[in-house]
Amino acid sequence: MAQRMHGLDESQSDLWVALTVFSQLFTPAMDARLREVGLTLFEYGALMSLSDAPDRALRISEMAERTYAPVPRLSKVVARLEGRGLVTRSVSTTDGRASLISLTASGRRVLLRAAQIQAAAAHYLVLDRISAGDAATLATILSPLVASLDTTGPLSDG
Amino acid sequence: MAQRMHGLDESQSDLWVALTVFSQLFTPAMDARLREVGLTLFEYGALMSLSDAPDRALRISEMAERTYAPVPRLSKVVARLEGRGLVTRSVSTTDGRASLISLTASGRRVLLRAAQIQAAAAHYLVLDRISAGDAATLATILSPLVASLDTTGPLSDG
DNA sequence: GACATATGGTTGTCCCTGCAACTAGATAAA
DNA sequence: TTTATCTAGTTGCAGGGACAACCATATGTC
Repeated sequence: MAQRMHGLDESQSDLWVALTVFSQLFTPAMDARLREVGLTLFEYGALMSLSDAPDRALRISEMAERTYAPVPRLSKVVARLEGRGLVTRSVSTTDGRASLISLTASGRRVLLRAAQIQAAAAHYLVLDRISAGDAATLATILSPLVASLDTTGPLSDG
Repeated sequence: MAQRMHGLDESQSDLWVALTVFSQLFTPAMDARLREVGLTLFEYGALMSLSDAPDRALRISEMAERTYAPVPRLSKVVARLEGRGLVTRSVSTTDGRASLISLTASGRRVLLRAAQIQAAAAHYLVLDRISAGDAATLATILSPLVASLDTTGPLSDG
């Protein structure tokens, strides 16, 4: 993907390549690191969404929103995590269809270890390689772009 | 993944979240756009590696390097692309084990359409949303980080 | 040349994901 | 209440990717 692309000048193309390659390598790199605690990056995010939740519990659909993933995926991930004893499920008192997912003590322990791995990786892969200013710049430029990727956006135009 | 993480201050954590979310959303977003021409982002990259190659042909292992993916994956992707008539395979004259993969005319046509979709997406998702200066900044900061993600790097330390 | 080793690719198995169809409980209308 | 519709979540199937084991050709050593 290095060849000049239609409608992009060289510097635009450079950026696009960087974003593409980064995106392709990031998840596998993190998955490899988190394998030590038996989690994927996505599972880590799912557990984190619970840990961050106001009352430490979320419904599947809420987890799906917060992890930017479709509900069926969360349904299966939660089933796996439940099978491993990292989360528990309780039927919502207000809605018999909904289930509330909570972290178990074991889940909290694993999450804690995973968070440490995450932080170490963040430093090793990125933060220790760029200046604090560049880090701030990067976050500032990147954050608003996330919204445009969130699949609700139109596919066609542009 | 919004909770404060160990060893990261708030701005560092913001960057990490932005990188993580961006990486998770980017590939699906591009895959969805490229579906129109029946390619995934990865297949697009694989075809592009051929198109970029000096003599317009590469061996599987070379494609693997250029797409940052393991050889078995390329082996299967090439098989699919070959089945769809987008590439052809010819045994290397110098090494009976190696095969040379080349784009077909049909492959070139599809790649051309895909490149247009790519460019449009690049504008719509990113380039039209940030200034030219920010784009250049982003590329400058991001590019060197790619090397650290390329899986040869150590998993443990950091 | 014969044997060991290294290299280029392929294949088999398992797991994960996407998508569509589906079940079950909730809400609305009549 | 009965029926229709909507919503929360689950499940089945098909396709792709990771990893390890494997086959076939090449190279190096004696």
